[in-house]
Amino acid sequence: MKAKNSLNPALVVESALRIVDEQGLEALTVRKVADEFGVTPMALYWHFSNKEALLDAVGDLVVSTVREPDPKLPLEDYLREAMGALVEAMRSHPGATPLLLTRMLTNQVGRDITEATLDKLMSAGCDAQKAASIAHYALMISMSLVSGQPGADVTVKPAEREEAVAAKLAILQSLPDDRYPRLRAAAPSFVDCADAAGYYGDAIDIFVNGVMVDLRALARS
Amino acid sequence: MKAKNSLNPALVVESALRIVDEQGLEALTVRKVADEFGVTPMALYWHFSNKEALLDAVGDLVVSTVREPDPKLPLEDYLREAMGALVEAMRSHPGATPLLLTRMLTNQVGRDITEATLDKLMSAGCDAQKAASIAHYALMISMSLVSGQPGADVTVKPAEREEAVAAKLAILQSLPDDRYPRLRAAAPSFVDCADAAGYYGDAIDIFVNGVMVDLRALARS
DNA sequence: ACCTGAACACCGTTCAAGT
DNA sequence: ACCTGAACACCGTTCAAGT
Repeated sequence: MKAKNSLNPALVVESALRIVDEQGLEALTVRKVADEFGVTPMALYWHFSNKEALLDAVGDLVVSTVREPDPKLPLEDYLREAMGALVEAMRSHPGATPLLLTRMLTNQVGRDITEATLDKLMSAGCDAQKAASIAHYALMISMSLVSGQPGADVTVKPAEREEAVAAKLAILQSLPDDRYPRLRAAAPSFVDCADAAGYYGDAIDIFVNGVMVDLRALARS
Repeated sequence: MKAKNSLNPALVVESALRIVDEQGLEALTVRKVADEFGVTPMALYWHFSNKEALLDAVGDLVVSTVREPDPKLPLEDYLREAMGALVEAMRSHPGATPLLLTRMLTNQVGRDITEATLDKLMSAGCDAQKAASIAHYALMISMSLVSGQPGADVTVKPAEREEAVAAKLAILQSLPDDRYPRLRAAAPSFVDCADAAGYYGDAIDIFVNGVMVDLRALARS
């Protein structure tokens, strides 16, 4: 009935990523992917040892779209570029963001970017531990910016976002103005991200500036 | 057979948090909590409308342990104290960390800390949007530091951590030394956190210093 | 008011069997 | 080599029923 070799692993991964994009990471199910190919859930287990392996492959697919910054850039610029490139790739697939954590140390592209980042930091005087910390901070911050972008909650399905945003705003606006005046004023910004470019740019600036302050202090001692 | 009123909601939440601490967030199951009280899963639905409500309550329990910094502290110190207090509370319950995101805007304690933080920032010249961004960054960074602390992966059950760490390290150490010298040197730090206090302190320093640079630039314009 | 019992629509995964 | 079918041990949740 069913043709053999109908299941191209690369297509399966693409399909899984599409589901993550459209319905969120939690909605990704082995059975759903199988349905997309008109196949039994167990068919996937021939190509992927388990669901985790499939998720890793989805993560690899996203990491492979990360633009690699020029390794010849000076540290400060390289850091900015690397974080920007990560954010850009993840914003195209916000639901897949958590999958990138492990990939930066196991995937080809991820490892190359990590190695270059470490090299810049250690050339600037960091020891291995400090360099690892800073590289790790940069990744975690990039990830959490995307995962936590106001109005783009990863745990909420794309379809239900507008209502969720409106509901949150209504709750905050109903707070007593004498006790929470600042929170009420800032409520729209907490609930939805009016200026996404600014949201990411400011955070990267703050982090990179902080790192540079840290490194200058290191150089003085 | 079973005594009535045997289910104290506060005790249920504590029990749920204990399960999260011992087995991780993903292992928390309505059925498991019910078993702890020798009760049918459905018994919990009388006290919590669904699992999400139970999780929110667990989040509230953790937020309630966050030490509230002195609101009279100057901005820079307040930021440090607030992030430190958040990190401290979350480190006691790493598995529950993701639950804090929503709680900082809905819970009493969370709202008070958020309001104080916003007030400091806006008094220092930020508009509402910038203040919201920075407060949000501070929370996201604190959360991601704990969630992503090397060697304390939240997605790995506490019991299986040692092996997981050793396995990761072995993989990184097997990389070609000519291509990934920095990564190999930094591998132990990526895989396990030798100096937790330094890991958190450095990140908070970097962020707070970055914020101060940003605010000084703002004041000049 | 508070809890049980049975059932439903899901999961990921095993294992043996088909082609 | 590649996929199916049936089954297992789980999920969260509904709904009616008990006390």
